[in-house]
Amino acid sequence: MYNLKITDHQTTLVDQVEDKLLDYFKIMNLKPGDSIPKEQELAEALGVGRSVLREALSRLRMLGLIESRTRRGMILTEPSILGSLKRVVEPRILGDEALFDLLGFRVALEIGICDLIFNNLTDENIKEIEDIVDRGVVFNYGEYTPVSEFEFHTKLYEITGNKTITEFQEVIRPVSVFLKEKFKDYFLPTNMELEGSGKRVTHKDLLNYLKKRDKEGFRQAMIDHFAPYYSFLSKGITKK
Amino acid sequence: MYNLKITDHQTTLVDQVEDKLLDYFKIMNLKPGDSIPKEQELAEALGVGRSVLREALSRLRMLGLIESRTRRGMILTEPSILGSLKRVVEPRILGDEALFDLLGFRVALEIGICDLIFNNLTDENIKEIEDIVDRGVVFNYGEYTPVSEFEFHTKLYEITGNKTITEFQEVIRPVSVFLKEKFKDYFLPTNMELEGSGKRVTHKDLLNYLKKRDKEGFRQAMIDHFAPYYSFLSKGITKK
DNA sequence: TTCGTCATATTTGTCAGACAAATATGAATA
DNA sequence: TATTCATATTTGTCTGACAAATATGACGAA
Repeated sequence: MYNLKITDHQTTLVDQVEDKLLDYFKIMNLKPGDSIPKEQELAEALGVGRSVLREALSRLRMLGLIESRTRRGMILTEPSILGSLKRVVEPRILGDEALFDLLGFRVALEIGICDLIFNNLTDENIKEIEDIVDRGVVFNYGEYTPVSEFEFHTKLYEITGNKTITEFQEVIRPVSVFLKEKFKDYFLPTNMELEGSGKRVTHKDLLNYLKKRDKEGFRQAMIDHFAPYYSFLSKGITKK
Repeated sequence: MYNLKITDHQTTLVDQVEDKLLDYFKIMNLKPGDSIPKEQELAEALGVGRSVLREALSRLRMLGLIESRTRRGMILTEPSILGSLKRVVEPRILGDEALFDLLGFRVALEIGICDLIFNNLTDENIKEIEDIVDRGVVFNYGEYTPVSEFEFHTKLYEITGNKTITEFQEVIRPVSVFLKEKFKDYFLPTNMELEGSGKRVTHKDLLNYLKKRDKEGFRQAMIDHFAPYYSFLSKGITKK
């Protein structure tokens, strides 16, 4: 008895309606601010019940693609790009592989923003970073407090002037925190292996390159700063 | 007459239920594969109608956080991290600022993966890239066909072995294509300003650095390769 | 006329009930 | 024991109803 279902990935009516709505927006070339037909019309046009339509609309509403107000109908809105990411980037639900990937993603991105940073860097930025570094209490072995750590890197992201990059930092922060906690043995400074130049790079070191406006020096320092993460990631993956 | 509504950002019942469900998953420390109560129980426990609960569940289903099958109940699943991004990264709906941010994001990430690439680079990888470069028809002024362009950069992402990074490339591809089309005047090679080393870096040049296993040379070449984009981004932003 | 006030109609948000489809469960049977 | 089958249960979908909010138009006053 062959049980080859066509509906392998059970495409439900709501899924189809969701797709059709997105297609409709594209075909009609709708822009944020444009209004879309009311629920009843959409449901009739798509030949589905209002509940199914509303489930699909609810999804788009969550993504920030549409907004609706009583009696005023629904309009398209420009979605927050990373808004939906916040919901799924939940370390306790994601598996190790996905978490490692996210950590690698973050490290790569942060190394990659060196050029953007130096394109926008102002004296005021440097002053702000100096304050953060000064305020940061340094623990033994050059370990920073989580708050200081976060402030420092957030400021780097902010200097890029790229909102999406800055938001991204907030989204993956839980991942970094979670992994550092879960594998804290590895991240004990005494246990960490140093690669690259072999020298431990601190926030203060990075700040000095910014002050000197030494882009390539800063870039290499960032790479060294993240060397322990690369080491951790290659270990973590091989361990698996 | 003061009209200060508390419900400024109209938090609907569905929104609240969505939050409560996510909290519930976290508090109960549920993992992918774990089953969750049936709809009726959840609705009663939360004190809402079944339709409201279903709208919230529908959202989580879209994110890939849960799956449900008739009579078998619902289970938590590990979501695709970037799945939801695909829906909102729609160039025709996003504004220019968001699109510029995404392009900058992409460029930064791609420059940042140099280390990951060299950590994983194999002889076979080099052979594959060589094939792609050879197949790529080169237009006038060193312009590649979109397909060749895409294949080359996709392969770089793949070499990192990081699924999330690779998926990301697919997600923002429409953005790059859209911006290049919309501002094609700018991207005409004759009009492009060359920064960095001032020399146009081709895929073939990049390939040579890979062959020589020259990481820093490759990195600098990537930066030069993307120099036109940085130039475009700073212009686009100031133009605004 | 022009402005403010108010009743009405309309649209989204929520609830309740019903049925269909799929399938886990347990009873009946070989 | 293994198979078959009826039943119950759970999700998917439809329909109708009402509440809340507010756009709209009618009405009256200046």
